[in-house]
Amino acid sequence: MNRSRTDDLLEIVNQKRKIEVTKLAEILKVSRVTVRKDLNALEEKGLLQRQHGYAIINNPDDLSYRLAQNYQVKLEIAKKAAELVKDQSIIMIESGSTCALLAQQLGKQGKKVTIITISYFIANYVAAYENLNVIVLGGAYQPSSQVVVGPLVRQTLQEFRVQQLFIGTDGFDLQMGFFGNDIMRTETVQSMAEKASELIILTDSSKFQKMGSIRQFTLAEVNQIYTDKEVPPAIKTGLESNNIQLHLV
Amino acid sequence: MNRSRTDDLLEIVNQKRKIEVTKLAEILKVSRVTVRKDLNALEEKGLLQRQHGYAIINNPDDLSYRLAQNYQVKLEIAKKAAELVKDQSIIMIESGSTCALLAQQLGKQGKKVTIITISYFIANYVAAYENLNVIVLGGAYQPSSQVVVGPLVRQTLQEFRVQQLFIGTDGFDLQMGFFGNDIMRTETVQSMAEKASELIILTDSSKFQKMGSIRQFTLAEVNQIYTDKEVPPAIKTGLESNNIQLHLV
DNA sequence: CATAATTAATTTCATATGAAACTAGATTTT
DNA sequence: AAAATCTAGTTTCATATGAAATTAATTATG
Repeated sequence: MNRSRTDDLLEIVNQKRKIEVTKLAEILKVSRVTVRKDLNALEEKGLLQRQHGYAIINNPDDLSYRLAQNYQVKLEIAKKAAELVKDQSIIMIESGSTCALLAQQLGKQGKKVTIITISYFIANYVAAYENLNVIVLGGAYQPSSQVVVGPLVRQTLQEFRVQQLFIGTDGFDLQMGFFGNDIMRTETVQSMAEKASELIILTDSSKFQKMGSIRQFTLAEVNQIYTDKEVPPAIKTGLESNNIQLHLV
Repeated sequence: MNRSRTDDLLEIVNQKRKIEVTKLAEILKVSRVTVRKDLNALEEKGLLQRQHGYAIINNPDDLSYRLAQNYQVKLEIAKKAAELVKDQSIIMIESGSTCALLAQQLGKQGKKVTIITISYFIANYVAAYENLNVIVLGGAYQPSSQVVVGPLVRQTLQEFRVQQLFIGTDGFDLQMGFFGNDIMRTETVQSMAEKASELIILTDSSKFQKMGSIRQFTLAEVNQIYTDKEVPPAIKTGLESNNIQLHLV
């Protein structure tokens, strides 16, 4: 977790949206060649894009963009949550960026897992891992989020019943619980939850400070939460008093 | 139609797999700046990739690669076939590269069409067109072809019934009919055909000279074919004597 | 028909790029 | 502890790149 130069790099690029390689080299006090190498590695991971002379962030309504925000924290959360998934199991994963990293971790760890998801981003993200088997549910395609939603998803879900469902969230309120920002997607995740015994939320702690527009789940519906240590203490106790198992990385 | 420099460019790159921009400029007898502009346009269309100093073809087991083969012919076929699709209709499209171009044409023409498909490639390919509504069926995800296949697809299909199904093909034999090269995909397309009144094949004529390994459809099952003028006359009469409507571009 | 306005390609130029050789520090081997 | 290997970063260099200005060719317009 010790902050690497690459982390700084990503943060600067995210903040500036577009910045010259030369300027980055000045700020970080390394040669341009080194910056270029770092940038190429980050581009490889899909965390930013290159242009002749520049580094630019991904399109903000792209999933890769969200992936680049708090990347290290999300990665740690995903690693921790991956421990929960047994070899040879079948799990459901929703569409969040941390969920994508969870899937990737499972792939890297070589566990044989079947992932049922609504996200084509995730399906592609882990395409390289032979040990993962991905089933994508059917439905209306939302290109911006690369997710399928709507009544057809519910119908496709009929056939399934799993132990664990991993989801992300967009906002939180101690009284009302967790929130989403897209009606279709929120509704779809709720349908998924009906088919899973255990609901596990993966989210960086920033979401606990945000509101959302559509209620996703009440606290009573959530079983476990994986997040980072920055959760406000009041929220922490609130969650725990609702019998939610809290894992902090 | 009249052969443009861009067509030559694409053909050379496809043939050489990887070639220097400088060399391309020499061959085509234009400046390097011009070649670069052309290459950038082709990259934009997904027909090739750029590297510092080079143009390289797409990964051959990628759908974008197939798209780049006989691109102009496929485009003409797609344009012609698009005339068949009525505004406000619901159609099924399989996963071939010409099918992707058909979807794109419908998008460009501004027709309000709902496309039911098994191809995530197509779903993304036409993401920009607001007039198109894409429903992707659910199933096991094949990352190489970016398609869903298997029993779940069949189950998802239960809900649908459409007039037209557009498909591509991998091979042909006058006695046996059309062939595919992937069992899962071929089987899945057959399931789709059960839900459509009319089966329309879009393919460049080269496929008529190829064999395939799994029978896809008999001639009796096919209603219309859109292809180019290079179909061998014997095959042409053979098709027509089977009551198949043949459209040549 | 002439002139203006687009469009297509070229030349020029300052800067970015990847490759390779090099250097200093850290880590492993003996 | 000395030598060998590995790693991260730098310097150097020949070439590629995008931007802008220029020229040539085509199409529109009065």
